[in-house]
Amino acid sequence: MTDATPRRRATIEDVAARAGVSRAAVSKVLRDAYGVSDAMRERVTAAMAELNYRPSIAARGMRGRTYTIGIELPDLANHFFDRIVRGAMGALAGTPYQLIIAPAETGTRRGFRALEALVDRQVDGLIAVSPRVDEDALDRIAASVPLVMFGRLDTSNQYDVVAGDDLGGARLALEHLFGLGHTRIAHLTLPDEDPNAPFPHSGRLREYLAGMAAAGLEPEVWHSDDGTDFAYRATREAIAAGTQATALFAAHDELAIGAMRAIAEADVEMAVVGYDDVPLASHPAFGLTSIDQPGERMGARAVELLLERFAGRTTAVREVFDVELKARASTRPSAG
Amino acid sequence: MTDATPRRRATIEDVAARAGVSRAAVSKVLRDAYGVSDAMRERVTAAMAELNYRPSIAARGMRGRTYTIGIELPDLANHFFDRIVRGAMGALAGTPYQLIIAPAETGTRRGFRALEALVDRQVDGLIAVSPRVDEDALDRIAASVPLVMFGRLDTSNQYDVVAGDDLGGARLALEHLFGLGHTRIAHLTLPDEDPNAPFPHSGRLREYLAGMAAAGLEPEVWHSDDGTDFAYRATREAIAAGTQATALFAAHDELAIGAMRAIAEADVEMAVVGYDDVPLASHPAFGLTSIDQPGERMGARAVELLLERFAGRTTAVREVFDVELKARASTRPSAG
DNA sequence: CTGAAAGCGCTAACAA
DNA sequence: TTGTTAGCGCTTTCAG
Repeated sequence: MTDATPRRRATIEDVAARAGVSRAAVSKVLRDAYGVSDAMRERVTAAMAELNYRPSIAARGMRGRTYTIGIELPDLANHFFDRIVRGAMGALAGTPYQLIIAPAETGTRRGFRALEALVDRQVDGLIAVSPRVDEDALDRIAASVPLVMFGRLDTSNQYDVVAGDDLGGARLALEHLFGLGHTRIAHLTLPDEDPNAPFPHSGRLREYLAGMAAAGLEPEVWHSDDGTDFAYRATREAIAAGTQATALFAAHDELAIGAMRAIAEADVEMAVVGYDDVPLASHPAFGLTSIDQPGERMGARAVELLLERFAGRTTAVREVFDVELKARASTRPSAG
Repeated sequence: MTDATPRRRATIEDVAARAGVSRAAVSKVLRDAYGVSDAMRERVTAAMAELNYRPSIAARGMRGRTYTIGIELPDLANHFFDRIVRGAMGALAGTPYQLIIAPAETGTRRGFRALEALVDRQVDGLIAVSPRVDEDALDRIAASVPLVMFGRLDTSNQYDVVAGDDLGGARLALEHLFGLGHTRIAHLTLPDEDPNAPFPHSGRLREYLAGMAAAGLEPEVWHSDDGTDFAYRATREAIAAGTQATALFAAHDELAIGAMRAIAEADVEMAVVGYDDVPLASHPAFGLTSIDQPGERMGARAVELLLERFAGRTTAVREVFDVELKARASTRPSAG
């Protein structure tokens, strides 16, 4: 018992033995709990270091906290989500929490399995980025773990929400194109997007339809699966089908980038506006006009909301972030 | 005991009570273990469904498996890693394993904390993408969990390796530029990259230096932190400092893309070759010549190696994937 | 084929 | 201030 432990990881028991104290004492030091003398703290800390002790998260999970925050992401290839993660990690620095990402599977109920996996792993807090999950499932999840939903347009009293102003953003995009004289403006969005659903893209679509209608213009909606490649194909097909659109408002930048590929290849003139303002949008090779959503700040805020919940807040919070149009070459007459 | 459970999650005990069997029986059904009658399986399955039962991963972790595979990633913004994750998820489909991603923190020993966090969470298998971690730490980790290292140039008998042919890839890049008549070729790589270290970028740097030397040419190495933005700045500075380079071999595509931004802004002529062939490289806005590494296949293979370990393999495996040059506009004389 | 029971490493009362 | 102890939910012998 007192000689070097073999291969296996040191446990709290080993540390206690090494330091000549009880397990409870070690646990208290670990958790910074009240009632430990400096002398004991020192001995325990030393023993932990010598044994290279690391607490088992599974064992901790059995009793409560796992010091883990999970984030479900729909698409790793979308740089906007990278902005969110970066912000979240920044806000987590200095706390004992670890961030883990569960990538959403594709298909219907996209993100549902990832969310479940995270709940099964007893994360202390959960951030979900627009999963295609029904309200009931969300409420059920929120009942067992603090949840922050990204981009929901509606309000819940079960979970917190961090969102951008999707309606305002869509309006900015549309007005920008109107100001440039465009009247035949297409909108590229995801499949089966319902303008009345509470998702970000639904809001953008809704506002697009409303704005076109208000201007007495005919809407033209293209659909594609998520991702640059699918957007490329959808746009290629729209062009092949003889679209008369002179401008395109894409539901997010990755879609816009895919669309630009088809536009470049077909060598047609079409102004493009994206959404999110991913870093690439400002690259001179693209010069993509986009609606800037402050992803880093939104990610950081999501983490803060979780930390507040840990600290005891029980009322739901909804935070909406302003967005901003960044005009670039993709919507300047000469740029095509 | 027999009426509806309140708010709390159903446990194996609840299922057993509901089905009128023992906990052990439920556990066996859960794990598909030997020795359960069809009748019992059916009753148990029904009870699980009725109670919406999901096993606690933490409790399972206490006794062994967590059905979780962890992957440490250095940079979410790099699309090559997305290729890897996509491949890994594909290989995991249909297995009971869940993939979780731990993003590496920045700074020295980048990725170390993420790796530790994953080990603390008792993942069943670990995939690490070029963390800046010393051999000892890796061996220690590999002693407690099956580990697949991405991109290591050296061989280990503690862990498996999946890598691309970095030396061959660098040679392809260099010869391509030589063939175009370039003699002043710069190489953009990460800071403190040691040509003799066992990392992918080290190998690319080493081969670059060797190739230039063999051709009797003067090497010119630029350094930047990882990421498009840093590459942009480094390139801008190199240009401002009056580099005579007519071509640039960037250690990966994200760096190349950042460099192209500086090149475009400064309006100079410089051929660019990247590495990885991320989807964006073939976008007409870039037309970036790149070395294609089959990221999806590599990610899938990494998962397979882990599954083989779970199945009992104990000898270390090292797999090297061929790479291929994709010539595009960025290295055609007219493209700059 | 089924059940009883030990125990994984930790936290949190409660006692001393 | 420190120690004792009862579980948390699951897997896994070992009996029946």
